[in-house]
Amino acid sequence: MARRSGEENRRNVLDVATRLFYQQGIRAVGMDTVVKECGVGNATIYRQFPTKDALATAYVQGRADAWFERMEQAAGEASSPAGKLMAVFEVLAGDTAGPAYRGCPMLNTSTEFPEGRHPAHLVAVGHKQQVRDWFRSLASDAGAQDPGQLADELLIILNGAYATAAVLDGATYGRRALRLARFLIEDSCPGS
Amino acid sequence: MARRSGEENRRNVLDVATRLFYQQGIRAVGMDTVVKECGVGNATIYRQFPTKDALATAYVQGRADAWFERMEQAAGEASSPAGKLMAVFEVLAGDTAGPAYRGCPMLNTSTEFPEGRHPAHLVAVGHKQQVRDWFRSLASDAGAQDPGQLADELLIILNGAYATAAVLDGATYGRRALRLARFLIEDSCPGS
DNA sequence: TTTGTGACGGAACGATCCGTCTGTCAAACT
DNA sequence: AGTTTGACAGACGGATCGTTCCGTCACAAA
Repeated sequence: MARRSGEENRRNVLDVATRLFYQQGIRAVGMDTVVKECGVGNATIYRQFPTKDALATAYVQGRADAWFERMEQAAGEASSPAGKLMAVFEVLAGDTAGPAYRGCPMLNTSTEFPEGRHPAHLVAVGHKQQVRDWFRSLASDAGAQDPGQLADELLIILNGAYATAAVLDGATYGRRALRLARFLIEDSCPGS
Repeated sequence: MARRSGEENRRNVLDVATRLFYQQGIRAVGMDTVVKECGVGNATIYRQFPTKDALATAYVQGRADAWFERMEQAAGEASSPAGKLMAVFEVLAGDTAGPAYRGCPMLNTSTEFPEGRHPAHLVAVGHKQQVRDWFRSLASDAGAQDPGQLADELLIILNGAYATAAVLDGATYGRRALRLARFLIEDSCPGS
């Protein structure tokens, strides 16, 4: 049997867990399933992630990082600050329209682990705070009269689109959120 | 030991389960905990609810019914259709500000049971569809140019407020959502 | 080639899950 | 009063949970 490096194993396990946790929910997936799907022994998994909580936390952290990476890249292609804000909702509309869309991983995790001290919960909460802060910074750059208020409103629309798209038709609510965000940004940012 | 009627038992069990399921999550609460908290034997519970899924489904159904009951009452006290829509978000703002607020039970359930065929999931999805339809009906009465669009937007804000308030500061985002809803309703409804 | 190190797969653990079964006792009816 | 009924509390069962343990084997150093 070919030996894999620790880094390769960690990546493989996290990839498999990410797919399973996102599609079925963290609590619904047992470690046995992760082990079987990885095609390795469970000791290999527990060496990389000492507990299931640690694996779950790494999963959310990975999704949170990926979110910012994709969104900041999309925002980077826009010229104006207002355009950067809108770019976020364009990406969102694309995501929610996909057939495998199952909601926002961070929101899902925070409801699967409501306890405030749980590390995965803290990662999810921290992520949403970062999103809000990023929005406020962009809103400020865009010349919004009240950047904090616009950021809060956009965060509500973002989470609302993620949540609603998971329950009802994803494509519809992604588009609606994009339109709504555009409207709010244009309304509260003089000029562009 | 005093004997209780079946109806009393059912009510008691559902009340206890509602409190536990809402505060800790359905999957996080075992039947043993419900049994202990009810102060009855588990056979008493299983007579009223044949499976945990059935109890969970009854829980969501109860929350969904309670939602419409409270919201329709609040809407009934408003004079105009636009005022009825706003009344919904006033109640929402009050709910999210409470210390025991843990998110929307229907959204939470749909993420705890993502499988589309699960009865509790279906109840949650059905509830959100009903909310949307109700919003559209009120938006139509209020003279909105595009009632379906306004209903979708209000549903996004509703769910967004519920979700965001569960993760960040509840009072803040309840107020923001109320302000945002008011703005949208007034914007898309000529006159009132 | 031999030796030593440590990552490996998989069996096995105790705890807890949901649901069933059993023996008991209160109430209703004759 | 005697009998039947059925709701009750709690013991119990198989299954699955997350986790630990152990014998094995691939690889690097000598």
